[in-house]
Amino acid sequence: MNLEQILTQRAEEAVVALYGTKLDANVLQVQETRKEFVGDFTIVVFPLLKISKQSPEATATTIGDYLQTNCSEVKAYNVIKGFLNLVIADIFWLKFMSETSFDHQYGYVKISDASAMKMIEYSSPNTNKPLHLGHIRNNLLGYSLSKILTANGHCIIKANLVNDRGIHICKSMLAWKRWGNGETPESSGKKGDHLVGDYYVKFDVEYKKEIDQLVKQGMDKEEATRKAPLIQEAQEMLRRWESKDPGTIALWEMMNGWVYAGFDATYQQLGVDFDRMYYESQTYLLGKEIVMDGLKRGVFYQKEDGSVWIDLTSDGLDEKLLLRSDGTSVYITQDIGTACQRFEEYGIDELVYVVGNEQNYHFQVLSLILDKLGYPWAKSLKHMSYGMVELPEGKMKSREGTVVDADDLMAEMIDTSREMSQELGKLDGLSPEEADKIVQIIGLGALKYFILKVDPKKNMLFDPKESIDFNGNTGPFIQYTHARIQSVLRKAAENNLDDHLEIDTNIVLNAKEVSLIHAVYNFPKTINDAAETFSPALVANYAYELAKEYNQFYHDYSILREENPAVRHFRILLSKYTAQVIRLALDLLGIEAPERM
RNA sequence: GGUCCCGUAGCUCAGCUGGAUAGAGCAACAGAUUUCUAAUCUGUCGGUCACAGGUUCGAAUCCUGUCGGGAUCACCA
Repeated sequence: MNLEQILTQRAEEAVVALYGTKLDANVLQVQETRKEFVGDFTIVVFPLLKISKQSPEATATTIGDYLQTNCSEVKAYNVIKGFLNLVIADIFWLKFMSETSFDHQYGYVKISDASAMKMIEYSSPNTNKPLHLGHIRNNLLGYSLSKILTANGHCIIKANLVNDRGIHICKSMLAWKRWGNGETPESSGKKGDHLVGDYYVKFDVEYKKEIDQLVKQGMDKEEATRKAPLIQEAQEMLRRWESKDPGTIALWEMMNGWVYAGFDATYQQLGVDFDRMYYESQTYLLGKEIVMDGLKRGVFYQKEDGSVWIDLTSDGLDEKLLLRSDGTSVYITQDIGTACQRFEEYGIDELVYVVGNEQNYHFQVLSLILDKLGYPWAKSLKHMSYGMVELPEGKMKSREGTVVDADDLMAEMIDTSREMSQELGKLDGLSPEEADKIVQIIGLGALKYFILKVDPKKNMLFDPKESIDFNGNTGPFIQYTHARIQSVLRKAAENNLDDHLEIDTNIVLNAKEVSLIHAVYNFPKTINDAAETFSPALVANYAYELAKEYNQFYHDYSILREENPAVRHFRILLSKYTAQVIRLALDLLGIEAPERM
C-alpha cells in the first residue's frame, strides 16, 4: 500500500469517527501538494462539507487534528481555504530509504497479482524499403512499452510481423532484374535494405515514365496506370510467386535476405529486439477458413459475385470486405487468422498492436469482428495507436524525397554528439573505442528521448535542430545528471565515506531533501500509470523531473563536505538511489545511462 | 458527408479519473564557478488553455455546439 492509499484510508476513518458517515469510494481525494505550499499531500475537503456541516476551514482543521493525532505518518498540517495540507513525518521517508532496495532491476516494484502473458507486436516493416523516422517512433514505442509492461510484472513476447510479400516487393525485384546488372550489397557496398529500396524507387521512376508516355499517346490516366507494361509485368511476377515458381522464389529469397541483414543492423543500433518473427508470406493465407466458418454461421454474408462481407452499420461502422470475389484474402482476413493463431499458440491474455493511428478504424473493425465470431479474447486486442511524425517542412513524403532515413538520422545524431563532446573536451583521455561508445550512447539517447517524451497518441514535430540540443528537457541532460551522481559516488568511495550506509533515523530533513525522496518514491506509481495508459512519455517526463530535482539539490549542498556523518551518509545514499532510479527509468525507455560523460 | 484524434507562452511540449496563483525546455535578456563534471544552476520577459454555451462550491480538464488542423471510410497493406 502506498502513502496516498494509507492517507486516503486514514482520512476515511477520520470521517467515520468524526461525523459518523461512511464515504463512498473516491469521494476523498488525496493529491500531492503543489510546490508553493507547505506539505507533502493535500486533501480537498469541499466534497465533505455536506457531511461535516461546517465551513471548509473548520472541516479541514478538524480532520487535520484527527490525522495528526491518529496517523503516525502525519507530522503536521496546515489549512488554506478548503485544502488540508499534510506534512509527512521524516521518519516515514527515512524508513522508506532504509527499507527499499534499488539494487536489482525493478526489484521493488510491486508485481500486480494477476501478472499476465502479453504479446506486443511492433515494427512491422515492409521489405521493399529501408526504415524511416516513422518506423523509429514505432520501434521505440514498442520496445519501451514492452519494458514497461515487463516492469509491471507481465510476461511479454515481442513480436514482429514482416510484410515480405506482395506487389511492392515484386516491383523491387523486377527493377533489379532489369536494371541491376547483378548488383549485390557486397559488390556495391550498400546496405541491403537501401539497395533494395533504391530499386523500388527506380521502378517508380520508370513506371511514371511509361504512364506519361501512354498519356501522351492519348490514353486515359487511370487506364495508363493500370496498363503500363511495367506494372503488368510486376503483377505477372506476383502470380509466379504465388504459384511458387522456383526462379521467382529464389530471387525473392535472395533480395529479402539482403533486406533482413540491413534491418538487423538498424535494429541493433537502435537497440530493439524481438522474441518472435512472423512473416506474411507464411501467414497471408490464414483466416480464410475462419471466415468461411463465420459465413456458415451467418456472422458474414455473401454477395452475388461471391465476395464475403460483414455488415457493421448497426455498430456505427460500414460494411467491410473479408474475402474478394475470387476467394482471395484481404488484409483483415489475415489479421483475423494471426490473432487466433497467437492466442492458441501462446495462450496469451492480451495482444497489443503498436501501429500508427491511420489504422484506428482497422483495429476497431478487427476487434469487433472477432467479438462477433464469439472469441472470448476479442476484447483483449489492444491497439497502441500513435500519431504521425511531421517535419518542419511538412509531412514526410517518399515521393518527394522528404523521408528521413533511420540509418542516416542515427548517424547524424551520433556525429553531432561527437562534435559537441569534443568541443567540451569530454572525450579527452578516452581511447577511440571508449569515445565511440559514449558518443553513440549520447546521440541515440538524445534521439530516443526526443521522440518518447511526447504523448504517443499525438502527432509530433521532429525538428532535427532541436532534437540535437543537449540542454533542458533532453536525454543527454538526464544522462549527464546520472553520470555526475556516479562521479559523486566514486569520490565518496575514494574517501571511504560510503562504507556504512545505514540510515540514522534521527536526522532532520529539509524541504529539498523531502522533495527529492518524494520524487524517488513516485517511481513505481509512474511505471504503473505508464503501463495502464500505454505511455512511455510518462516515464520520460518523470525521469526529467527527477534529474532536475537532483540538480537543484546538488547545487545547494556540498554533499561530501558535510561534517555531520549521519547527514553526509544520508545524502550520499539519496544520491545513490536517485541515480539508480534515473538509470531504471532510462532503461525503460531503451536509453543507456553512462557512468561517465 | 460519417467516424476518430488533436488545438495550452513566439517555438517544442507537460498538466486532463474536475481543485489552490496553468508548468517546463528552447529562444531573448540579466546573473552565479575557492567545493564532488558549467552538457549545470538562479532570475526576468512571455497566457482570453481555439471560440461559445452548459454541468457546480470550483472547468485547461467533463458535456453540447462552432471554428481550425490531421487521420480514416479500397475487391491496397
